Amino acid sequence: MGKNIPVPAIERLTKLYTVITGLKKSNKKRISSTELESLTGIQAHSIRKDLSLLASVKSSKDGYSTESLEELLSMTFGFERKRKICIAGLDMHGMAILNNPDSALSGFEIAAGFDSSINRLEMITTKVPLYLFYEIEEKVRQLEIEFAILAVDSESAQKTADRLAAGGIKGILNFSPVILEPKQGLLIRNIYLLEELRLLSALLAQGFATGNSEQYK
Amino acid sequence: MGKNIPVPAIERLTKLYTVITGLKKSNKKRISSTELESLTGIQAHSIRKDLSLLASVKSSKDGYSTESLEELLSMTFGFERKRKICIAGLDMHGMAILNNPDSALSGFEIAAGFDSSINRLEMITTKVPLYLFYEIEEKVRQLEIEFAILAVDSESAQKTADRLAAGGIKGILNFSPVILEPKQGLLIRNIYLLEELRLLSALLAQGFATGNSEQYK
DNA sequence: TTCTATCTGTGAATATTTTCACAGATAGAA
DNA sequence: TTCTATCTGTGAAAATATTCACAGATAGAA
Repeated sequence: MGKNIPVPAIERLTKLYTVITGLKKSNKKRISSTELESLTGIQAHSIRKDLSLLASVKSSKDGYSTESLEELLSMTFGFERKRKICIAGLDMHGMAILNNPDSALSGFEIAAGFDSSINRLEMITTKVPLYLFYEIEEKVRQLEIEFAILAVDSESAQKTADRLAAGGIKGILNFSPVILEPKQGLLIRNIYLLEELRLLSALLAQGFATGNSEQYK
Repeated sequence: MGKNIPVPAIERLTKLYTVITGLKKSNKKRISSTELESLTGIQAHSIRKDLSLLASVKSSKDGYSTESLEELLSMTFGFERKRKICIAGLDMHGMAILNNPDSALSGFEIAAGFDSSINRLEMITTKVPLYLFYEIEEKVRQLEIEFAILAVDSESAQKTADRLAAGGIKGILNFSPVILEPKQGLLIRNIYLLEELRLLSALLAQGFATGNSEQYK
């Protein structure tokens, strides 16, 4: 309890949080590490070990309380605080994200959308305030936006990321078909469709055919 | 050389492959491990170590030949063989992927699209053959589709994944807002927007603010 | 040809992560 | 209250992965 948590454990615990919020909605009150294993593919003893890194987990003969687990994870990782995000690039992909119901992004608030084309911005109907790319730095700073979802073409990806960074953004989820250059003080996750497909190919070629997503992720 | 390659190394090498194909297009002939580090965030000695796991890397005083690296990785991971994929769920997100130019998915061929609504299918103009969900199992088997991109709502995600699996699919990239249950013999990557955002939050809360994407990915 | 500067390639050392296995805790039954 | 069955919690052991550090290889200069 209270130790510092290794990154792989953070990833697993975040996944657990997601699964547990789902369970809570379907009114499941308690759950054991074994049940969680079958839902997530994370092995039961890993789950117990990971949870032991957190402060004061409560459990009993029939496992953990979904409610208190959710709360504990939420506290540990700051999920209870709503964070502002923005979407940079409003083509089909960006729009699909912008059009998500609020509930799909619970815990986050889309505080701005950006695109390079004023024509496109004028065509969009949304409650989210929209701006042009050149305003990124100013607006990110002004609105205190913490994370960005980047969904632009390969040509503008790095430049747009630089603008976001200049505005003081803390993290970028990059869906553009480019691997962004790393930058000190900026969390980057490249989610690159073609590369994800290649990774599947590579794993297959190397003989990983398990169903356990944690064994290769 | 010839050893078996650990999963984290496969991930890094796949990323390298992506970066190197980009370099080759911009006509860069040779590249050093240090340059690759600054492009990918993967440390130079890790790159060298990873490459040493592959058969016969050729290098010299000015680094590696982009061409031969690309070829080597391509051979090792089977990127030279074109694989068939399908898209299940053709709402905005699925359509954004369907509308990608072929070049954006080089090495893969979209061999089918699926949706639950016949009306929606009739509205779509594309060269890709489209079918209803109930045909998934049959078509996946018949067309020998290897991977699926799943982009449906949370209600149908698990059921649709089961259909894909029944057809003998080998891997699923799941963009639906649900964590799919693991299954023996099936590679699953859950790419869940909300969870990716949460992971950024969690990493931030735990004090990871490096720019090096590999240090937390 | 020899010297030099600059890379790579890789065993060995370290560090990290996962797995194990069992003591301890809990709740229900008798 | 005591017994029992069933979980969790966690040090210690084992397995993996990363980092280091330097020998070896290469190519250009003199």
